[in-house]
Amino acid sequence: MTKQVNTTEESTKVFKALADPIRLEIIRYLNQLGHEVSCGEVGRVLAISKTSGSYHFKILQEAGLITAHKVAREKYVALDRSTFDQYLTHFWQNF
Amino acid sequence: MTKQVNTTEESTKVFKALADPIRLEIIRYLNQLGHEVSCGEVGRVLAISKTSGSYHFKILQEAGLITAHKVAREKYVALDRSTFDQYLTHFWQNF
DNA sequence: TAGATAGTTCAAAACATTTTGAACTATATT
DNA sequence: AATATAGTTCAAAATGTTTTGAACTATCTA
Repeated sequence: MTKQVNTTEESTKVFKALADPIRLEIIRYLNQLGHEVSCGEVGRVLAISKTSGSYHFKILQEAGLITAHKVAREKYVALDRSTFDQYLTHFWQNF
Repeated sequence: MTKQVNTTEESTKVFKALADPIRLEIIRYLNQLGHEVSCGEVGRVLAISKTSGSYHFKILQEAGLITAHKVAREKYVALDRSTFDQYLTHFWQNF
């Protein structure tokens, strides 16, 4: 056990990150795949410009909803399910 | 069983409603109380202007996060926990 | 080395949300 | 009837978010 409750500020950041159709589609795609992919692949599949993609991945990352690591030129992203658990699945427990 | 999955549009509406510190504080207060209260009381407790309160309650209501009914002059609101269950607690099931 | 590919950064433009105050409806109190 | 209270609506102002294109860094390929 590491934490008691989510502050309003933290929760706001997570819900803001979830409050956009493009980001929900990114999450949907990462969830379907079930493994990490490059930002480029996600962008091609969902037809997002690379600048816009870069912006959305940053928002998701700063909210802790995805993890990312760079391999040479490419950035690989995957869902961080523990954050979804903390803020969504266990919403009432941590609220 | 009434529904299979949440569309991106519906989910966006719910997460937008949750993505604001004032609205999260309203939800927090309604959750603590555990019973319905008038908008006026919530506004006084959280020190929100009545116009701003009216706006935020509308957003919460349109997202289905609260139920409301009028009794004479006053509007009573309470959390609609089934919506929280559908979009948060059972996020992955309905996604 | 030159050109291509993956992604980031920046500032401006476009767009969306929130706050404010005034005017309003409806109900309650004196 | 006059005044007060609870809440809504409207338009303008203030803020905040997202998109866009150009310029950039770093890595890869020929």
